[in-house]
Amino acid sequence: MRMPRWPADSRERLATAALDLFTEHGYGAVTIDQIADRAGVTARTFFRQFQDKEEVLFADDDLLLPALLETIAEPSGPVDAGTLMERALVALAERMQPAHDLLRRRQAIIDTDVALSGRELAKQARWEAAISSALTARGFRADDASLLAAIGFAVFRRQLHAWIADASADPTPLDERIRAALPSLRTILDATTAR
Amino acid sequence: MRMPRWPADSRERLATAALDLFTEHGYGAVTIDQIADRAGVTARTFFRQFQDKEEVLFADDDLLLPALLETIAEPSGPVDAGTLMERALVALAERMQPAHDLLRRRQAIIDTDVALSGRELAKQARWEAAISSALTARGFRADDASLLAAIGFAVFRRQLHAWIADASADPTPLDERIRAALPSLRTILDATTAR
DNA sequence: ATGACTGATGTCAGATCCTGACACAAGGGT
DNA sequence: ACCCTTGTGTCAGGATCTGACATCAGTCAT
Repeated sequence: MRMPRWPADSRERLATAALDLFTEHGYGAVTIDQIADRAGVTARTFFRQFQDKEEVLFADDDLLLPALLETIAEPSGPVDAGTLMERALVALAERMQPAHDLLRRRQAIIDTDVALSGRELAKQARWEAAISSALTARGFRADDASLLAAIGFAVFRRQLHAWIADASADPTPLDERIRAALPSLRTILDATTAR
Repeated sequence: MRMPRWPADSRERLATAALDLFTEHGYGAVTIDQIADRAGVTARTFFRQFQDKEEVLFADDDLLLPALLETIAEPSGPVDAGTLMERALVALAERMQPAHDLLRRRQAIIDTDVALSGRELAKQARWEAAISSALTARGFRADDASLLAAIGFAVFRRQLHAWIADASADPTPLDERIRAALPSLRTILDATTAR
């Protein structure tokens, strides 16, 4: 075990400082130097922690993809598309659940900037691709798998945004929303795969 | 009628120069100055024509959204969701049809850069939103409309990518592909709206 | 015709983003 | 003690993008 002498949490301090400053002044009006100053480091350290200015808002998302892949790869008996999809989407939901406030603040910033919105969509596209290949691995035709994943993820995205936008004190949990939305998805899946 | 003394096509020359240079050296390796030089103008003119470096690849897409909105807004008798969706998606397809080669070259560049992929998704999200609000205007519940648009657009995106990737001399036209893919979409729509 | 106006461009300064190279300091392992 | 790793700072510099101002050729009203 290493015990670095630095506060060692510069990454978190940078992320916090960035979110605060973006919220207060707007994404475009905040410079890297300002973020670094508030975190007590230099701009160079910021760029060592985050690929670029945008990435500081999406860094947490990268933890979700490996988790998603693990969940999907978990050995289990043969499952149908609906079950696998539910497992994957609920896994995502549960990981996001604790961060509701943070996600709300983040989304408010993302919605103000086209490039940020694009970045968000690109990240989600990777999750979608992961689910798609998981379906393929389970024996679905690649064509069907990518279509099913696209539709399933469209449903997920809708519930996610609704959940994030819900400012009430005790919003319906995301995983619950996902599970509630799945029956209609399952209807779609059946209709599609039956052909 | 005004007849500006300049070639007056600096915008097109910039777009052509950019696409050529990106193809030849890669998006990241090309500077704005190089693009401007080849087009016979300065970098400042580039930024007056295009919001930023990325936008030069997506400028044509902006012509599609107004066209899409017009098509959707065209007065006509009452139509069901499937018909309206088909009309919108086929309208998009027909507009893209003549630019197959150009779109292919462009896509090859977009696929090399995450930010560009994000930008593409953001543009498509705007089209999707347009279709969604068109459905809402036709009397669908906002919730259903956005879901239907999401699913319909997922189908469109798949056909679009397949068509773009098709390098054969005489690829199946995009609008034909869309029409062929719609029956399964219609099945989905029926299953969803019937509830 | 002439002078004002418009529009596309050029020039220049400058802020900001981002990277590469090198130095330094502190802790761990040998 | 010595080296190695790690996280950071410093510095130089290229690239992106913007604001302010100048220029110059047509156009239009008088």
